[in-house]
Formats: sequence, structure tokens, C-alpha cells
Amino acid sequence: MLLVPFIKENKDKVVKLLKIKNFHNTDVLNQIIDTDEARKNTQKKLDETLTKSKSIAKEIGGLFKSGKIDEANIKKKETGVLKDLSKTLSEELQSLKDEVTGLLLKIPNIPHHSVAAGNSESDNEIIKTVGEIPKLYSGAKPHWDLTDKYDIIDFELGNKITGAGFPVYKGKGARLQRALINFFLDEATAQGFREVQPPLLVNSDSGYGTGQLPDKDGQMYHVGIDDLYLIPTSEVPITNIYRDTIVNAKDFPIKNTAYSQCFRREAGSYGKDVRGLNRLHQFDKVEIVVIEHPEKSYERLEEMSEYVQSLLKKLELPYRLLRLCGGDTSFTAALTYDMEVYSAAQERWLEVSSVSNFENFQANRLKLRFKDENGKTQLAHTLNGSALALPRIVAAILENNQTPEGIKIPKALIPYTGFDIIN
RNA sequence: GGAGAGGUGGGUGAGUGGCUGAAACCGCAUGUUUGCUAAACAUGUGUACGGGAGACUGUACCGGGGGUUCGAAUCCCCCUCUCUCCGCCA
Repeated sequence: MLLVPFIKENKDKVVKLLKIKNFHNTDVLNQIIDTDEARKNTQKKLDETLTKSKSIAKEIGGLFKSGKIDEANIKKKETGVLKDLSKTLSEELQSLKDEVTGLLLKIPNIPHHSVAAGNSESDNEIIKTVGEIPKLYSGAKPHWDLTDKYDIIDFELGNKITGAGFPVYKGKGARLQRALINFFLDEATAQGFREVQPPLLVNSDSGYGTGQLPDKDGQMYHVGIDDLYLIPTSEVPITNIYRDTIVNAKDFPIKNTAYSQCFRREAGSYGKDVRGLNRLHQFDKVEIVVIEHPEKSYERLEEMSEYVQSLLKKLELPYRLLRLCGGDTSFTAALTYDMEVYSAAQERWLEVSSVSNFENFQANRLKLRFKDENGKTQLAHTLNGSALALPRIVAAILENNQTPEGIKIPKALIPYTGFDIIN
């Protein structure tokens, strides 16, 4: 959520930047500014009214104490008008506040100055491509055939038990998953991240805190009977650890990592995008979340990007690094880097990580603050990234490393899998 | 699911109608003293929204919402969460 004073002071800039994010309804900004002005006026009137009421109440108290009951009763009559007035004003104030918040919730974060305009994926900027595209032998197959051939991931079984998008990992397939999770967690820990195990269901306050609500309501599984949401990413519970807190600036950067399963309804997805492991309703992910001083957040973003790339290098996967264009950058993010690995049999790039700086957009919703050098409280910056999402990594490992003899496990992973080939 | 108890500032915890934005203790910050550390002492230490160049100041906030009252942390109602016991269960 953007800050009203910021909008007020930088209106032209905000309008311009929101256009990069494909947000053109800039009348809302004026509406916010006007409504907030009205809010201030109302608050002022309310404060004045309450001040009067309070002082009369004090007088009456004094009169009662000194036994001047008659005078007190006369004074009492004065309060009626003030009471009605303050009631009206406070109702008015509340509705103005709600209106401002409601409008603010509709406005996406403004992009970082390096973010280019653009409408879709195809406008994303490729910063670099790393690694060799593997040349596959003639009998090479896409991963959904390999998983059948080696009996390691069973999509049909998942269909039976739950539905599409909930595969069953079996034998070496399951072991490979576990190996990747442990590998990612160990790497993150070595990088100074604290490992946490968060809840997989969250309440709506948490959903609003990180911005999934109200924007992406339909994308989360909702447990109606208890009004809880299955997390679409552990970003939600991890970041919400710090909701309504004032952290100590000395603790920056605050680095947490978690493995969790993630649940996404993926309403509206279809075709080759959902084939095999490409897009699932339930998947595994190790997430990294950082809370940082506003002046250091972009430095930290680069560091996180480097870290994620180091994982891809260790897994010997060819990848490319993208800076997302305005239209493809999420509602809450100011700048996002995507990492895509090349899946050789599908002959396409698959997104396996998104690393984003949200600046103070989430922090404002979360009320996540810190005390700065001057003792003033201000909003912190939040960042997060996948490090990494498993299914597409698995898909790329299976496809890229297939040989007539079987699928070779990347060296870095062998200590975790306990085997070096799936055959 | 049933019964009961309770939610007060960073923490523990006092506070049953006005002088309580809130005691006390702990923690934390700063200062003094002392080779360092520690200890002791002193002072300070909530958040939000307004006003003011600033010192400072107004209002709100004691789980959330509503009510009673001239006046509510304190009384009443609803909700919610936590804890204890019973039931169920990994």
C-alpha cells in the first residue's frame, strides 16, 4: 500500500510510474488526496468536540465532589449536543478512513526506475543467459514421459486421489524432492538465513499483510469453515512473523528461509503451461525472505539474485536472468528478477524463481517498522525470492540430464540423493 | 465438541467509574563512576492521526465491535483469541 503523504508530494511522478505498471486509473489518486483532506478536517472537528466534552466532564466531576449537585446537573445538559456531534463526526471519520484505505488497496506498488514499460512476458528484459543448452540424444523425451518410464512421479494417481495438479512422487522421485529441499535449505543456512517452519494455513490478516488479499483472492484455497487460507507461498507466513512489529535496526538484514508446500488454485491456466510439472496446485518451494533498511534494500536484492543464480549453477542448469517489465511485475513488487531454466526436451524456458523488492509496500500493510538513526520510526523494506521452486527444477533436471542409460543426478545433489542415476 | 478462566505498554504484572496513557519490577537507551567486561547509581523509554519551525501540544488506543454514563481499562452485550479440565486424536 502506498503512503498518502507520498502520493500527495509526488503525484505527477506516481502517475507516470503507475502507467509503467499498466495502471491508468489515475483519478483514484486525486480521490485519495481529496478524501484524505476531508478526513483531516473531520478529525480536527472531532478532536475539538471531544476536548470540550472532556473538560465539561472534568468540571462535573469536580462539582459532584464538592457537593454542588445542582450546578453539576445543569452542566450535564450541555453535554448532550456535544455527544451527538462527536458521534456523527466519528462515524464520518471512520467512513472516510475506510474509503481512503479501500482506494489505496486498489493501487499497485510503483516500479523501480529501472523497470521498463511493457505489457507481458515478451517485454521482459533478458539481462543474461548462463550455461550451455544441452544437446539431447534422438530418443529424448519430455519429463512427463520420463516420469512414467522410470516410475518416479505419478500424475494419474494424483488425479485419482485428489485431481489434476497433485502428483504423487514415488521412489527415487520422492527422494529427489527431499534431496532438493535439503540441499536448498543447507545452502540458505550457509548464506546466513535462519530456517523456520511456518504454518501452512493463514488467516486473512496475514493475506492482506503480504498483499495476496484482496488482489488475488481467487488464487488461494480457502478453508471456509475456519476462514483460513492455504498458503500460496511461505512468503506469506514468514513475512507476517513481522506484522505489527517495530524491529531493531541493528538486526538488519533480517533473513529467514523456509521450506513449505505451496497451494495455488491456478484458476484460468491451461494447455502446455500445465502439462506435467510445469504448473501444479500443490508444489514444494524453499523461500528466502529479507527485511532490510530502505537504503540497503536494492543492494540486498542483487545479493539475493546472485545467491539464487549460484544454486542454478551448482545444479548445472542453463538459465537466464530477466528483469520483468512493468506489466509483468506483480501488484506488490517494485522490481522483480526472474530466473528461468531451460528445459531441453520441451525446448522452453521455465520460471523457477522470482526475486523481488517490495520496498515499503508490504511493510505499510504489515505495519512493519524500525527505529532509524534519529529515533524516528519508519517503514522497513521487504524482499523475497524463491530459492527455489522444485517442480520445474525437477523437470529441467530430468529432461536435460537424460541419457540412454538413465537420468544423471547433478554432482552437488548426489550426497543428498544417495544415488547418481535414475534408471 | 462440552465446561470454566483470562486477554493491560518490549516482557512480567497492578489497577472495579473521574486525579490512570496507565503503578511496580524486568528489559532497553543514554549518562556518571570504575583498567575492560560486569556491577552500582541517575535520567529516559508506547503507537497512530492532527497542530506547531521547534520546545511542545490536541485526540484516540488497556483483544475487536457495540452499549450504559456528564465521565469507562474499570459496568453491560456480542464476537474473537489464548489457557485449564473433560471428550476426541497424530
